Amino acid sequence: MNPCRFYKCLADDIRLKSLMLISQAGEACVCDLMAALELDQPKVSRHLAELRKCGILQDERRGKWVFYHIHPTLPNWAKEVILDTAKHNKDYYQAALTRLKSCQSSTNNCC
Amino acid sequence: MNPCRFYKCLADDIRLKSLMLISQAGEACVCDLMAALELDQPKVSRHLAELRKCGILQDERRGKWVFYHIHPTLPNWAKEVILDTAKHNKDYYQAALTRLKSCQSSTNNCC
DNA sequence: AAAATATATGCGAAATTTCATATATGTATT
DNA sequence: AATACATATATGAAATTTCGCATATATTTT
Repeated sequence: MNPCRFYKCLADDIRLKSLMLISQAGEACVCDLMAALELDQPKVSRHLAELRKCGILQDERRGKWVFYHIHPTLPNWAKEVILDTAKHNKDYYQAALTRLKSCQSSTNNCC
Repeated sequence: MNPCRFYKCLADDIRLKSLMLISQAGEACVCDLMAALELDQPKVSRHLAELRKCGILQDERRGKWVFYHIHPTLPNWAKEVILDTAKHNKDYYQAALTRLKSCQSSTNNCC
């Protein structure tokens, strides 16, 4: 994982926020992220694809849905950067995380 | 320090390598970085200015030279991200660091 | 198999970033 | 005060990234 390419991937509000949410929730599907970030589908999907192509995220289809999680073979230093950033910048994604958890609760399905 | 702005600053080869070098050497002046990175003066200066305006680096003039170091008030999480990246990606900047140290040694002044 | 749902991608336009070059500023030396 | 040296910045061009919209693909439901 080239560090410059890694940081280019983090250097976008939608991608960074998606990463923060996924790192906190463990995983998330596209439609839940759409609701959490209040963005349209192609936008979220294309940014997730970039994180996937870079090796930061791994996707996993379950029925109609595609779930994204941190790629298991991502180098530890990179995983720690993501977790540390999330730990110390809760304000940055707090509101979105609340919406995400509401979607992920079985009582309030978003898609 | 907004995390997205922080990562936008790291998301460039020249800026990231400069940061790695400065984090390892403690400080560096513009002309030493020019030699270490093998780049022209305006290029290095402009990228350092961006890191300074973002609050990542602090500059300190000493005579004709301007030295850059990690900004003392940079949040700890950001400092740790920089140090962790440097610690686990030596290959990325090793050659440049060797050139930098050669410049900084009193026997081989570069500017 | 047709319709509905969830996700991915192609493509040209718009926005942003980076660059090369020239020039300006600040300091030391003579 | 004139010159040399180190650094900074202005500016328009080139390169890269992001976007909006339309459409394609994959899966489930009817």
